[in-house]
Amino acid sequence: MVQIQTLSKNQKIILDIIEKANEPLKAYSILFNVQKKGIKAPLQVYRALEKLIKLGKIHKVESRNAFVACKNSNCEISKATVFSICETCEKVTEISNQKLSKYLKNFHDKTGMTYKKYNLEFYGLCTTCKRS
Amino acid sequence: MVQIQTLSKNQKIILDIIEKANEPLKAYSILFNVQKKGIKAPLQVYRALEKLIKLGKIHKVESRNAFVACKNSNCEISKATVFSICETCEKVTEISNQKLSKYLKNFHDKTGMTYKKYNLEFYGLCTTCKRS
DNA sequence: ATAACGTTTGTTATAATATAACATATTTGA
DNA sequence: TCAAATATGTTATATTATAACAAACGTTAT
Ligand SMILES: [Zn+2]
Ligand SMILES: [Zn+2]
Ligand SMILES: [Zn+2]
Ligand SMILES: [Zn+2]
Repeated sequence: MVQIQTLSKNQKIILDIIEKANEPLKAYSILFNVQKKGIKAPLQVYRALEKLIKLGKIHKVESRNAFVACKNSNCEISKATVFSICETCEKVTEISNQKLSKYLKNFHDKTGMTYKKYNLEFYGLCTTCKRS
Repeated sequence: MVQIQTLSKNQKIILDIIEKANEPLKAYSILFNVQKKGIKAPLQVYRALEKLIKLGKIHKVESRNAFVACKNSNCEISKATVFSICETCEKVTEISNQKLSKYLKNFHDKTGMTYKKYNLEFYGLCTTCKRS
């Protein structure tokens, strides 16, 4: 049975801001942006972020402590994320590559460990920054 | 020409601690451990960490804000790291897999972005935690 | 040797990121 | 309808990381 999840008020507000941004947002920058809407404390932001991550609506870009909306409809509920990050302009893009996903999903090493999730971040130069 | 890099006093102290630990260490736990050796301030720790990372002696486990010694001699100076992380006991292991490394190193997407580095973290259950 | 340069250190203060603890309210479902 | 789960509000605090400045050290080229 597929669970239809309705978002709470705070969750909606915060998802909305993240979706409208075209860059990863930091928690305290989100907080600043929602203070006019009555969300006053860091914890309110972090709680919403945690839930949104669980639902796969957003991802955390670990190396940047920032949050982006998931643009990838077949992204398995936050369990498998791949990002490309420009080290010059900090542009972040979620990569959706079937072959790569399949490769990583099936990866297992000799230790016998079972992998439920992964996060991959590529760092480099975007085409814009390459030109300048 | 291969550059022989001699570590400074603080860098040696901190690398030593990280190498002896069998788990990722957090910056402030390192700080606590080296206070008897005269390193008193966070910045002294963070500066040494930064240098050690650049030299490829240690890596940062991004999702844990923790630092581990590199166990992988053919790890290209901090440019390509793969970790397995047990979500139950937090055991972290650096994975050295030629095939995976080659695959990721050669990965490129349609955007034309050039990747200089990557970091991959697998999350799951280690064999010990699986049993209990 | 010594000046110039880059690197490292020491130090104080502060910024940025994240969680603990507790009280209350709201929603969900048997 | 009432218990359980989820969400909110609030204050305080913990954790992680950097800014800014001054001094010492190490290396290299005159
Ligand atoms: Zn996604
Ligand atoms: Zn760029
Ligand atoms: Zn390594
Ligand atoms: Zn484990």
